[in-house]
Amino acid sequence: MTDDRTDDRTDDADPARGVFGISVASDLVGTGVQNLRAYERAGLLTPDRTSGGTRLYSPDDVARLRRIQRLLADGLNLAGVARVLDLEDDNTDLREQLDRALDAQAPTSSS
DNA sequence: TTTCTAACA
DNA sequence: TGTTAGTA
Repeated sequence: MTDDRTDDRTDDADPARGVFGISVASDLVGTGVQNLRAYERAGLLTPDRTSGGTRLYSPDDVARLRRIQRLLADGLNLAGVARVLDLEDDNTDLREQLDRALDAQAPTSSS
């Protein structure tokens, strides 16, 4: 029913391109807007910015914010969270390359 | 909406 | 140290 993607919907659902206001993002994660700014200041995430300087959080950023709160609740500080997020990000990229390399090496039964 | 400062746990 | 509150 809502599968009408043949309309004039040029922009596809890009999880990293969605735009949420800081108030919406803060509400989604269950925190205040000031906290989101503190996280950005700590380098935990970098939301996109509009021409007016308004922060635009994407669904991917919101998911990361939830991971941030998860790590904070685990006892980590902003510096520790930044470190974990950075490592996880690199790990995801490395795993993707590894999976691609393995698939290219053995697409079917190996020799 | 943004930024800053102040105070609290 | 991190969060909340109020303000311009």
